[in-house]
Amino acid sequence: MSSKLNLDALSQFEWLIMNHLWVMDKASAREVMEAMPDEAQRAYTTIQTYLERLVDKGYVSKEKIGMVNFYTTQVPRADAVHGATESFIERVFQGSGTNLAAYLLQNKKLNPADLAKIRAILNGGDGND
Amino acid sequence: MSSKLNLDALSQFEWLIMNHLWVMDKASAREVMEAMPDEAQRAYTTIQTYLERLVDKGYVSKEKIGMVNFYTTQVPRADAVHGATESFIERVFQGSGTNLAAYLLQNKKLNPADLAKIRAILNGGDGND
DNA sequence: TTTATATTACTACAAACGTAGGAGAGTAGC
DNA sequence: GCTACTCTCCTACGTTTGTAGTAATATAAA
Repeated sequence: MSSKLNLDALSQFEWLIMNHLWVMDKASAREVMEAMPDEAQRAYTTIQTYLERLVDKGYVSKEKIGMVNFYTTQVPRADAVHGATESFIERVFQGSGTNLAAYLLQNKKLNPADLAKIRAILNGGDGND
Repeated sequence: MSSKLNLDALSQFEWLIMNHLWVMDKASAREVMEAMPDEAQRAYTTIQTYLERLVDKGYVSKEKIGMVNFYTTQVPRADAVHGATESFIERVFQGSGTNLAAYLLQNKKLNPADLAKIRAILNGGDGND
């Protein structure tokens, strides 16, 4: 796997931004801003600030085209998800992923389709549908 | 001065403290300090500060016995786990608990016992073994 | 060309978080 | 009674997070 920089964890709002960048791949501050859901609407410059901070943290690169900066993720979503999940499990579920899985199965309402998906993973081994 | 601030989420280190309080139920700062694992060793007053902040946040109550304060959780662990998990799923797994469950099943190495537990939950409905 | 608009770069600031020192008050020995 | 220790209470301080304003600049419209 690719080398790991000293990546600090993403904060709450940084996740919101990154979630959009991962799907948009190369977006301007304005584009990110407009993609944010209502509850996450912030001032234009707030979005800019976050984008810059993400660049500083190494999560994102920026490229200036004309007078506009475009931002692109530098860290695969899977890596960030992995890191965040590990740390979450450590803190909240005593380091046991099985505990978390059990908790989810018992506490989240799963519809038949979800259950089928889960069963497929359990039986098939990789769960790609 | 038992004024109630709004219950914000627990921070990283606050979780460490709470995890001990939930099992110790009524502990002094010194006791909490000594229960902390090596990586989480901090100055005695740091532990005190966290305990006081948790009191301010309403997560913990304190009772003075003699000259020593004893702290007790005021929020059930299940509630904190629930809140933290919901927020985590929202941020990292697009609000889908099923996504997280699927991720866990695919990415964590589950031993036969774990798998059996999961299957029991899936089949039995409540999963208490 | 003047004006309105969009964008960057820089600066700011409060709250939360992580971390801890110091003053002062009990208490246990000597 | 003095000393050593311990605990509480109060204060502090750097960093990160959340949030955004402003000055300067480029550009598009009129």
